[in-house]
Parts: sequence; C-alpha cells; structure tokens
Amino acid sequence: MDDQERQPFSCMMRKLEHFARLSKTDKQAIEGILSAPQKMIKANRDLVREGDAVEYAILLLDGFAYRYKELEDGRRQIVGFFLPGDLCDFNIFVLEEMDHSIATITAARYALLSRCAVRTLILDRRRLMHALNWEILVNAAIQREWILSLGKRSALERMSHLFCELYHRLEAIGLADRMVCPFPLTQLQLAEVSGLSSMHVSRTLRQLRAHGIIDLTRGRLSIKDYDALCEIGMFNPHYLHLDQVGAALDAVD
Amino acid sequence: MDDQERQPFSCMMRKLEHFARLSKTDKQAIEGILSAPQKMIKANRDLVREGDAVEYAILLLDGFAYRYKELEDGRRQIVGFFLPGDLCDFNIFVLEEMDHSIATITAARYALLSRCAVRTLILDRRRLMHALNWEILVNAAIQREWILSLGKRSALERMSHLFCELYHRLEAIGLADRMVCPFPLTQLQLAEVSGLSSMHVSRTLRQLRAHGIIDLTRGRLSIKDYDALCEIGMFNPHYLHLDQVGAALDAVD
DNA sequence: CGCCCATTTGAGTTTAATCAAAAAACGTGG
DNA sequence: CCACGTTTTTTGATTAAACTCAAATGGGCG
Repeated sequence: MDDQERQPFSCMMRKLEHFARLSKTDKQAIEGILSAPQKMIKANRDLVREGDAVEYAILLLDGFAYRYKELEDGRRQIVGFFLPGDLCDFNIFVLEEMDHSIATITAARYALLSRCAVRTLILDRRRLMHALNWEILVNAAIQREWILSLGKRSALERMSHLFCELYHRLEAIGLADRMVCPFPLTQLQLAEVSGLSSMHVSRTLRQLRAHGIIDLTRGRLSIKDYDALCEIGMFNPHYLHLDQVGAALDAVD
Repeated sequence: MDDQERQPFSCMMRKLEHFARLSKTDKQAIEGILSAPQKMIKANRDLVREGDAVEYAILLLDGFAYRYKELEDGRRQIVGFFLPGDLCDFNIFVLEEMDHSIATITAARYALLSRCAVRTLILDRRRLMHALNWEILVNAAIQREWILSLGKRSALERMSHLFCELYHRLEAIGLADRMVCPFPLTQLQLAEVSGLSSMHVSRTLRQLRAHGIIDLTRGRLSIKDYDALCEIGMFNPHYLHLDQVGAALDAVD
C-alpha cells in the first residue's frame, strides 16, 4: 500500500504481462487511463452496492476489496477478491444493474473508467483485449476453485488453499516476496470467504500456526512452510495461469 | 431430449434471444455451425478431461452435462452445468489446457467448433458477440450464486435454490413448462453439486417431498409449490438476466 | 430373472456452529 | 503517551447439521 503509490499502474501491467507481452503503445494506452478521475475511499466502505446502475468499470489502483452477496436474513458471503490492478468485470457493456456488491477491506484508490475508455482500450489494442480476456478466464477458474473448496475441502484445507491462492496473486503483481505478503483481512472476513464461523477460523489459524506453517499477524501473512501449506490445501497454481509471462506473443506494435 | 432433436439449434437461439434480438442473418450464422462435425456421446462419459489441449469449443446440442473438478484423493465437485444450447466457454482463444473436466449426464449430441468457426461467428456478427458476452456474464453470476449457496445456505435451502435455478434455465431454452422439467441427475450427482453426501441429499429430498413442494421421479422434476421453493431457497431469478428478451436491440442487419 | 446401480433408512460420529465471555489489539482523543 | 472504548481474536462448553458406515429396499435393463 506504499510502494505502488508511486507507480500507480504497475500492478495492472505486471499482472497483464503474465498474460501477454505488452508493447510500449499498450502501456501508454493503460497509462492513458490516468486521465480518468481518480478517487479515494476508506476501509470498510461499499464501493458499489447490489442494484446500482452499472455505468463505470472500476480499476482498483491500490488497496484490497471484495465482492459479496447477501441473503435476505443478513448472512453474507464474499464471492471474490479484488487486488491492486484488478479491473472489475467490465460488464458495463451488457448488464445494467449490479447483482452483487463490492466493498473495501483497506483504504483504497481507484479509477472509474467510462464505457468509452474501456472500449478504446480493448478495441484499439488487440493485445490488451487478449490479456483482459485471459484475466476473465482466470477469474472464472478461481471461482471454480472456490466452489471446489466450499464443496469438498475441510476448514483447514480450505484456508490453506486460500492463503496459497492469494499469495500467488499478490506475487504476480509484485506485492509479495519471500513468502511474505500483505494480508489485511480480519478473521470475520476470512470467515465470510471460507464459509466458516469466525470462531472456527480462529481455531483453524491456531492449528496452522501451531504446526509452524504460517504466521499471520498485523495484516501480514508469512508462509513458513510453503510445501506443507500447498499439500494441506491441495493447491496447484496451474489454474491461475500466471506462469506464461506472455512469452508466446511478441510486443511489436 | 426428444423434441429439440428436430430443431437442433433452437435451444441456443432461444437462449440467446433472451440477451439480444437476433436477425435472420444472425440465425443463419448460427445454423451455419451445422456444417461443423456433429458427434454423439453416451451418458456418464467424459467429454473433455482436465489437462486436455483446448482445440475446439463444444456446443451442446442436446443432453445434459456438467463441469467438475477433483481433488487428489478423489473427492469431486460439480462446478457448473451445461444445458442444451450452451457453448462451453470459448477459452479456445487464450488457454491451452483445460483446468477442469466435462462429463455427460445423459446421452448427448454436440458439435465441435474450431477457433475459426467461433471467430467468424463473433467477429462478423456483432449482435451475436454481444449475446455471447452476456452469457459469459450470466455464467459468472451463476457461479457467484453457487459460492453463496455453498458458503451460506443450509442443505434444504441449497437444494431448493438449485431446483429454482435449473428450472429457470431450462424454461429459457424451452425445455420446461408448467413447473415441470427434465431432471436427469442422480442423487449422487446432486450431492456432487451441492457439497452434501448422497445420503443427506436423499433425506433433504424427502423433506421437500413431504412438504408437497416438489416431486422428483424418473428424471422429471415437478415443482408443486413454486413460491415455497423460492422462499426456502431465497431464490431471486434476477441474476440469471433472462427477463430481457433482448428487447432493447432491434434485429435489422 | 437376476444383477447392478440408485435410493432409502438407521445408528453413531464428526465437524463446525452457536452461545457466552474473556483477553488482546487498535485507534482516538485528551 | 496513556486511558478509553471499540473491534478483533481467542477460548471453552454445548449443540446441531451433516457425515460415515452399514444394510435394506427398490428400479431398470440386459
């Protein structure tokens, strides 16, 4: 939350470069979004609420956020994360109304992209469209993996898998290094992701800590035993498709 | 599984027309896919296996299928359904390898679409691309709803919600009418969708039956008390976005 | 008809939820 | 920098939902 302030788009570019090698012009196109109005928002605020009209795509510049859905009786479930550099699904072209809400975890900075801005970005720059399509597919893969977790993994497995996923995603945008990454979720939020009660999250974390596998304090996750964590969570990073480094495509305009 | 055999593409068209009104040329473009090789497959067979190279998009012409993922120890979870008219996510353009498998529930007929065929379909026909984009978003919304179900709904709520979802999706392709629809899933498959054991599925079905809410026999689901089913499942069809009938767009080429 | 698969049922167990309360950490204003 | 209130985390005891194991029943198909 401090480093990338200076290079506001580095997260997005770093991520997209896992999917396609970007040319100078591509990068300039992304930087061009800088002209869009940038906004700040505090932690624990709704960015978008279910039922809102969809007029802009949100590009998260820094901070953590999440999508969530609620049942009538107030039970709520986090259905996805939103990390720096993530472009909230650009359903702006098709859907009129949000069917879920987005809230911040930390204070955040974001840009609102008009339909026009997104259109320019993807129509003019084929490679960018390719990279963004890739991202959509990866997001779908992440959702499938969450369904698998919720359906079949135990509490311990589920949380281990989640730590692995988020570590990899953060590493891909340069926010994780040497098995340490920011991790600003409260245990209540961890409970809302994992479908567990917050008390059970606490107990489960204790187990992972007791076995010397992770250390999670003051908003930082430190993975002490990555192999064990992967094994418990049955984590295989392949579905994130972050290992391509866009090597197949060259970056000449 | 009998009616639509005669009009092989009606399901896909019916579905897409919920998203955009299609012109004659659009429909011809879809019918043009008929030239692609059509294949038959028996019930309970893998159509695509995790790790397979992605060379074709699959268009299911009739029959039911599902996507699933497995853990190393064999636990498996259904992560999505695939109904007549569904075009399996055309990741053909970006991903090289399947990260999940697809299997049939019933005997099925399908077409394999080459990259080229899909490209023609969506590049030439803007409205079709629009409709297909819409479908991708609806699929993402369905996945979010599943995550909510698995995370927060009880066994009874979860199954009720699933019945509502599938009824609506089947109705949208003309396979459901008067609260009756085909429902060829075994209880074991229902268990693999809902994250429950098959025994618990059986008990939960008994409850729904006992309250006179549904009747599920010999592959047919009959919803006796739709309002009660919706209320139990906290189902709101809005997220399926099937209520537009593409009215906003006219269908002139 | 008989075999195999799917479904049902029961009993006992396990996992995770709930309820309740204490302890720790955090943020803010004095 | 400390005291205060708030939020978050931890812990224990109890309960409930769903699982497992086991066995019986039922249906469909060759």
